Amino acid sequence: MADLLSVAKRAGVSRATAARAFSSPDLVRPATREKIFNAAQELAFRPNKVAQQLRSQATQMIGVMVPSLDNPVFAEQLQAMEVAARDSGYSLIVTTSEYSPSREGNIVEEMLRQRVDGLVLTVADASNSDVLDKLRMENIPCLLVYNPPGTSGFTSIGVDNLAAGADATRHLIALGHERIGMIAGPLLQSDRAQQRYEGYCQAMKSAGFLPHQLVEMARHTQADLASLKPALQGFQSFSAVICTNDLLAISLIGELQRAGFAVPGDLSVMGFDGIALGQYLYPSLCTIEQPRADIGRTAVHTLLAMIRGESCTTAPLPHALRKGESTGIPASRKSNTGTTQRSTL
Amino acid sequence: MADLLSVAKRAGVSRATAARAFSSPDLVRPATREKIFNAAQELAFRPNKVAQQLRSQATQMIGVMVPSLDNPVFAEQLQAMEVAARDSGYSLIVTTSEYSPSREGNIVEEMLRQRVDGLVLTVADASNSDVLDKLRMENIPCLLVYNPPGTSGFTSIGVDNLAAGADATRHLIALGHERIGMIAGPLLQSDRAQQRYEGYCQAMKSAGFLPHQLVEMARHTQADLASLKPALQGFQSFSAVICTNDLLAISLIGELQRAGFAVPGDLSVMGFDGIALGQYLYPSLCTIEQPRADIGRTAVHTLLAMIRGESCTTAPLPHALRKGESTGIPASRKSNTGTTQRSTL
DNA sequence: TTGTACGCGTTATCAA
DNA sequence: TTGATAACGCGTACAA
Repeated sequence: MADLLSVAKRAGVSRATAARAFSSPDLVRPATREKIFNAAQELAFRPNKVAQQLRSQATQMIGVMVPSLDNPVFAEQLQAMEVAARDSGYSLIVTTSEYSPSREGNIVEEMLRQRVDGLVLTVADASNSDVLDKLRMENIPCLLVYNPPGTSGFTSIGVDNLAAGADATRHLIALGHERIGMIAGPLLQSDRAQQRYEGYCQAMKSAGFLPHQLVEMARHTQADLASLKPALQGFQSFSAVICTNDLLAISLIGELQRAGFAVPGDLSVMGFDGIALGQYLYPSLCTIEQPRADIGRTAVHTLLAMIRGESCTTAPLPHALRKGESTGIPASRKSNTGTTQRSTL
Repeated sequence: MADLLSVAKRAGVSRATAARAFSSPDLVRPATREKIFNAAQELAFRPNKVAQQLRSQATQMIGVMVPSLDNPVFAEQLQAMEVAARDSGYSLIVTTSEYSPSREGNIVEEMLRQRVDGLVLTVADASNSDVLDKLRMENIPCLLVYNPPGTSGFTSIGVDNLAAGADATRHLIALGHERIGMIAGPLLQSDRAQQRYEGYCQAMKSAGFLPHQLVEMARHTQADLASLKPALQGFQSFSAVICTNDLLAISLIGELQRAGFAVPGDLSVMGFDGIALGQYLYPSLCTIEQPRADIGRTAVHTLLAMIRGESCTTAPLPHALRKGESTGIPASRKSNTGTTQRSTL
């Protein structure tokens, strides 16, 4: 591939002049400039970013690490990040951690070697993370997304998960529900799931109800009805549940319907995240919407500000209750006639 | 950040020796090596990939361009690509084109300047693409994903969309459907949607039925019932439809149910792609499953082979019919009693 | 086994 | 307005 030197030769100038023609066109006489551009054209010259990066000690690249792209929450955030970054002349190196600490470590190390100008990470647990401990020693611009801010010492972009969890709960309470449960992924939950649960507990107590133990599913994004059965039977059975993410909620609704339950007739189901698809289902998913695109954009803009050396303030982004057909008045409040047929479990 | 020279000084050796300790450890005496590693540790030395890339004329980076990460098909493919690339020591630069030719052009130019070792692209229409025309002149390893192979001259990873479209159609025919429609995104469809339609037409004709005109939706991934209403009414109304992607199908099912139609009772709906979520819905989505993860992995491995200079053969990857509850026997075949109440349109 | 020296493609400083 | 030169950090051919 043609380099600046060959362009310069062909144009009959020195390499320095050729370089100037691109970086500061006004510093070179128009006629000369023309010759250089022509030569560049003829040789199909393409500036070598790697050389520029080495020389300028800046890569214009952002390292991004998300848990998984199989979850639309992260994919939708990433989509917005890519557009925002490109608009500012930056590229994204994208990696997935699967929440694995060792992968997290390798990924970040790799990105540091690549000399990315900054990092945008979503870690499993920000308050207890090897990779963040390591990053604290470096002084590279670094930002968390979705992880609750505070304990980690890193600025974080996301919603107030505790308030959001409480809002979800209050929505159900306002509908008349009292026996409300919460469903999450496997044992080592993400830090944000914990906060959402905390918000649920607070809202329940404030309303004078007893918060229930978290019901844990075997998988992060797929509900299995068996684990939930006990909580759906008997006198004290739930009339509504909140899932810690939308995929869990959607799959739960599917399982329930397949088993003969009506949603929200027999059980109201709320999600959390607000992935786009939820609106198009029937029943549409009632959920707490995180502004995924806005989070992605804000993350990029905030990081770029940090890279420029500006001090940046960050407040939690607003979440919103997205009403949907998957929640309704509890059966006990309705006239007890005409309820849908429920299969025996 | 500490560089090799400072490590060398601290270890009391020349820079060349320090470099060798990392690149060819066996060429340096163990004791010396030890000193160098210790010095590196103390200085928190981190090899500079940018310098390595400039020196070696290879970046170990793959440029990836997909239309949008908001569609799980691409996100799921990308997830697999990232893992495969990392396993081989490569990083991914990820970009989104929104199917915009100008964006496609800018993105590819940018990646070429970054000197990525290869490209994995999904373009709007491979048989008529400026960016591919340009790429034909370069000689950088380049691979298409999802785009039909053949006309473009580039090797492409994906399923046989024509056969897949025919398989979907035959599945419905086997169920007893005769009035089968096909639904796609907006006018400038993707090349693969066209092939799927072609497969549909062939299968319909083979069975002695008349293929219908493609029904076009305003958006790529969201159905609007209004455009479809005419085809659902009257004597010749569809008993089944195939959507060119899963998001379209899922949103259509939601719209239908909300309008009082039963799926598959009143209308069988098939999707196309096989995104993970489809299985967890009720009714579960009947669809043609593309092996998204396998496609991603194969793309990476094939590209790496091309980068190594190996000649690689590529056959279409197998698609599969994923049966689901969203299709069933047409109403006309069933005893015409007890059908669900249909709202007037 | 280790050191010297050059080049990868740019940019920026300093002279001319 | 232009040119010579050094530097960014690394790898390696060649010499010692």
